[in-house]
Amino acid sequence: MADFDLSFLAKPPVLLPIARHKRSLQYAVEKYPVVIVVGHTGSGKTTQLPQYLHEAGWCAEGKMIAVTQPRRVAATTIAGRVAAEMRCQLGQEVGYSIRFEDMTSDKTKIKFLTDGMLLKEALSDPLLSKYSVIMVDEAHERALNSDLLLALLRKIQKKRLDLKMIVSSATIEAQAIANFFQGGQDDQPSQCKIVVLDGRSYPVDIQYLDQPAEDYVAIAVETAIKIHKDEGSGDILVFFTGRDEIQRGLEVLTDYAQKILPSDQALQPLPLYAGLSQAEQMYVFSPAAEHTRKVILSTNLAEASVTIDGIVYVIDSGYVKLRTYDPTTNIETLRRTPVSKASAVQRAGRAGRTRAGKCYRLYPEAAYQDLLMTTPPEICRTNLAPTILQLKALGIDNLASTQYLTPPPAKLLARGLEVLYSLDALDDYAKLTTLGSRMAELALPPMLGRALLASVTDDFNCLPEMLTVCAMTSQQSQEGNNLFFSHEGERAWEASRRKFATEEGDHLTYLNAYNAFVKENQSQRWCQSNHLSFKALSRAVSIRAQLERNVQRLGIATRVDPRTPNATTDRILRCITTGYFANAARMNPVDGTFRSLISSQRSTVTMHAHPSSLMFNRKADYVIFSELLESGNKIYIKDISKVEKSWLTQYGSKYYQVKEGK
DNA sequence: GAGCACTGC
Repeated sequence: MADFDLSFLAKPPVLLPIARHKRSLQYAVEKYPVVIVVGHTGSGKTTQLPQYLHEAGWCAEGKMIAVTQPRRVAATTIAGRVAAEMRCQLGQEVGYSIRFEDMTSDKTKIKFLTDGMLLKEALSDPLLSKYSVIMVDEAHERALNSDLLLALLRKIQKKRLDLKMIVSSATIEAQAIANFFQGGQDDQPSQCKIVVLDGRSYPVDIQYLDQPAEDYVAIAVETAIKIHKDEGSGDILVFFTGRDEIQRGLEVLTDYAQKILPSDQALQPLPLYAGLSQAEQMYVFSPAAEHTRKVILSTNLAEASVTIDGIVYVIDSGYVKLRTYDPTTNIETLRRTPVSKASAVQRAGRAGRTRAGKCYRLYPEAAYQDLLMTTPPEICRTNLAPTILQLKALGIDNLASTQYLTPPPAKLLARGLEVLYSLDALDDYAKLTTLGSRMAELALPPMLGRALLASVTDDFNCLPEMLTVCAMTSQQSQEGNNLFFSHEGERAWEASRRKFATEEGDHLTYLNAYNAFVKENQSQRWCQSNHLSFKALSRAVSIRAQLERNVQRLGIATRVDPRTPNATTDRILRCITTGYFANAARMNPVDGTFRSLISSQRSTVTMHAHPSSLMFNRKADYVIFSELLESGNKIYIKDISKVEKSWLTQYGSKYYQVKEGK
């Protein structure tokens, strides 16, 4: 007993509600190919069920149990908990596997991993033959990768009758998932069993506004103050849509908190969003000082990704920022959108985890009735080019006939196919080309993958440089989106950015910054004094190493010509253009805005250089860019480099014929 | 003059 500190466990496993269902769950998995488990957070399904299956003998004969999660943190922390409960060292019988980190061994029986990771494993082991049971957790969130995994597993199960599947879902999606696996074969013996676990949550009293809120940030702040004055103890969680709203609310509440008399209970406002550093996020989880109430202002992060103890009051703005891809214009938008009923319920539930709570919805009850039942699944609002490539590489060729939980809109599929065709990843019959199958191995967006593969050819011969450009372009910093940033104001970072800036634009500037970082032995202090994100650069180092391994495995890497060890900027830019020719624009010299070169967009869309780009206040003629996004009624392009017009038609001949040659 | 949340042997 003394060997392991189990004090952090909320409850001894035998007392969890799921313990009563142990036998019936073991029986259901024995009898049915698919078991759908419905249970709230705190039911213990994710930690206990794999152990029940282990006990029931599902790890015999060298087979493993896989448990997938949509997020990496969940995979690692849950694995740690289960290892502690089973009293083994993490990485032995219980392990996890996420990108850049494999904590498994040949002893591993229960493996936690991300959905994306299991999809990648299927590339080399198409029937996932290592596993006897695969549990897909949090399927109701309808994340892209879990939807794809369900579609793949449904196919695999037809060939592997011994494979057992467990899908964990909230009530709202359970029946849809059951129908999906039943596949309309109602006359067949039942394939699917739904097991409902009683949750351990407390009632939440829900209150609405009489009128729609004009400024919900102001009302949320008022409500929080009112709770603090009138209601009993317990922390407050406020749902806003982004950093701006959070900072605005924080200011007012901080002002108020400073005026509270020392004799009264103190109030501690805290922000929570992904853009904050790890250290800044930790404040939210540490208990408040004595005689102090925490009020946490959060984005959607606190809805599913993160659980905070001690919340008794929830204030819900009723909105979320949702990313949506428009296949006609090729633009990604980030738009403030009303939440779904499922989200509103989930948010309210955050108040009832430790005792009965209250939820204040900052909209009228009639508005709640008008909300969509669920948020549209990601597969219906995302750029499908990477997905199609991935599925084709997995041998799922006829995408129209493949059954999805929700089929993606035809326009999204058509657009994705068109992009892949223009990149030579697909042939005239929409079959994967050799190039395409190599692109699928790379863990890069198709356009970047195409450019990276071009770098090994004699024409460009710039693999080392392109590995860096691709790693830098594909990495997304957790501290916000910028490689360059500073707390000392814009002038400070603008000055240091100039040190690395190149005439040609963002991509080669990234290359310079990366090379300098490596030359300085990846020093964190050096990053600080140069206003560079250490996190972003470190992540790029990991990605670059992985990309290099992937390219080596493909066996196509060329030797660097010793006479010209460093590629010319001309060659690198041309190489980038082989992937990004479709994302081309021309600057209007009068006002510095950009117009798309695609005929369908040319007359309608005015684009602006994103303020994070070097091209924000520089002159150019023709450019290519990595990202096109709409935000606040303006269309921005990001990661911009200058190119020659002739390169576009040279490397994108197929594309410009298709689009313009009618 | 700006960044919802995630993710890849």
